[in-house]
Amino acid sequence: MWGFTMDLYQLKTFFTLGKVKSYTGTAAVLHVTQSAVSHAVKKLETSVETGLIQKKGKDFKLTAAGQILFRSCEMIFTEIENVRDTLKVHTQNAFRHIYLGSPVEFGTTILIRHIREFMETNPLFHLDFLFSHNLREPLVSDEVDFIIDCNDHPLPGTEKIFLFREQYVTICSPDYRDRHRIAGVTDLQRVHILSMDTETVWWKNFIITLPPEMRLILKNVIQINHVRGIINGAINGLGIGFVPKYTVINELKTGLLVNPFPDIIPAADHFNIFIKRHKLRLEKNKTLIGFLTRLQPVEFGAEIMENNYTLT
Amino acid sequence: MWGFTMDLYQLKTFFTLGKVKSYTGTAAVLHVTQSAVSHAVKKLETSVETGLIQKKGKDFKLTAAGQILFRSCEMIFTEIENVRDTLKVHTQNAFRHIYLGSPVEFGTTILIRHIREFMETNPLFHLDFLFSHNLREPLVSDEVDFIIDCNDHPLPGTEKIFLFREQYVTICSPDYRDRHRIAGVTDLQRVHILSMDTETVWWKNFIITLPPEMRLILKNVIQINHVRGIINGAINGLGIGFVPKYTVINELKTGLLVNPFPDIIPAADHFNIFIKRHKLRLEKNKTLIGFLTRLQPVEFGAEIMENNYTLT
DNA sequence: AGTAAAGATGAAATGAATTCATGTGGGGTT
DNA sequence: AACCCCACATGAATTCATTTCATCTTTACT
Repeated sequence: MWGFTMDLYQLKTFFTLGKVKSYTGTAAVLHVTQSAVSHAVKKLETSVETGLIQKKGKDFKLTAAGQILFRSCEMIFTEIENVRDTLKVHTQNAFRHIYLGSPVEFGTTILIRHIREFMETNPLFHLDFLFSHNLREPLVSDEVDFIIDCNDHPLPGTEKIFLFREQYVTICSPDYRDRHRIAGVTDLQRVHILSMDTETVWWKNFIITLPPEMRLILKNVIQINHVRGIINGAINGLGIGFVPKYTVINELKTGLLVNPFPDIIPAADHFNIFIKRHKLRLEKNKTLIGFLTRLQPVEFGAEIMENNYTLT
Repeated sequence: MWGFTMDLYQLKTFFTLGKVKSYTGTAAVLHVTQSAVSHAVKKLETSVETGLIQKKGKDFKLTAAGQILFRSCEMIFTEIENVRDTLKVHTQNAFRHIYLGSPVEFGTTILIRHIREFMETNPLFHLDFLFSHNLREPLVSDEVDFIIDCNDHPLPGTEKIFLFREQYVTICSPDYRDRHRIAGVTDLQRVHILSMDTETVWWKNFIITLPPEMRLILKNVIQINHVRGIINGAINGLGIGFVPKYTVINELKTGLLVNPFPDIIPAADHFNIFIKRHKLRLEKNKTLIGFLTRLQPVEFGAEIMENNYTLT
């Protein structure tokens, strides 16, 4: 009788199965038995008259048909989420709930500062924040609605929306610079380097701007897994750090920190929004992303990005 | 347990109810009892915690919330139709079925002539045609997938895609012109006019090109409800007709018909596609519309559109 | 006012999805 | 290689939801 449509519960189980890639796992997610999942998927396969799942031994795959259906599920369920959301807002002034991911330092300072305007003009939005250094996983697992990040995430079906450029800067205390007589980049080899990692991938935007023969290997690396830790480390004369400029604007202004290599301008990173394409259709996301793209934080403004502070 | 989703059967009943605007009617369409429809809608209203339907006495309306949900239903069921279609094509080389509406004369000559190329390059498409003078009703009732028409259809949620310009021309047999000594448009008042309607709305594109003082009222109108009838009427010396130029290209070339007012170029009409916006997402429609917009039929080509035939 | 048509409602019946209990098979371990 | 463990498949029974049936209420039209 209902042959011209599909069973949404079957679709939902198939959809989560496609994400979880495990029958028992989806059963747990949907609060049903593993048997129910198995039955539902089988029925769905019968109704569309084609196999959707390919399992040889350990690994779980969707067939070509399965992937087509999966993508449609994304559309369908985001649309459903959108209606429920819209109806809730429309009928009972409910909150639109957004879960937003961003890097720790950016989120805890810049984002949290500027998001206030959005929350005041959009009182019906409820924002939650996930500040983390690992943002890809929350993005792919749909834990968050979208993320802001300066790392790239070239994932299929994921949109990248440019927000602003981020300038890096080398920092140390003026006392440290004078005491170690730091004049050129070669001096980096005989001082302490503060970095998020021991391999100094963190310093790459600095290193790639040097001519090839000067791409010295940094030694004496002190690993500090938090930008604020690096900044305070530098202030306290632990060594030379490399941090986003917006994080130390005040310290550079007050002279608490100096840039020991003012004539070297490191490559800029880009802050982008990363969002699964189908989630762009959600009204709430459109609204917030619209606000974010229009945002021009003074911390990333022209006068700060163009020249370096060279206080002594 | 399934609280975060919706029941598709309930949605389907609500959706068709929104179209049919009658419980008993919907019941008939879905082959269930009226009671089932009533129960289903009520359950849906409970689950979204808001009224969807407003009925005072005779007339049936959707509430604001109902309209929101209705629009989402269009999206959702279009997407479902699209997947089923795509899966069918993908797994069993099934036909993509399109039902296309167009005006009788255009469809039976131009369209049917040029669509052949499409059907040969897209063997997996199955096209059905509805040639009719009343195309709006089949469009709004979803009887057809989309229509091609030179009449305007300013319906909400309906997209208009330009195809090509259509030139009109006045026609009569050379004998008729000579016998009645037709020299200028004022002569129209003393001869027989062939028109689709008695009010000569059909002639409007001719009349509006005349200067105001010359907008004579046409008398002696012979009503013929088919373009081919008008053409053959003109050929047989019944009077002067006003028809799309593409319908009489051959007759004008062979001299069977002449244009009695070669210096008057009537306003052109526009052939457009009219399609409900959500249906633009269907792959099959995208494909066919892509073909149609790329089409440049010789019948509407530059050399035919620019100058009139003035054969004697 | 009376009647017909359309929708609402509650209890029973029908039917489909979930569960329970159990079977099968691949992978890793010793 | 034999074993066990984990993940999935399967069939019958149960449970739950939706449909139906019978009936009542409402509205419009004569």
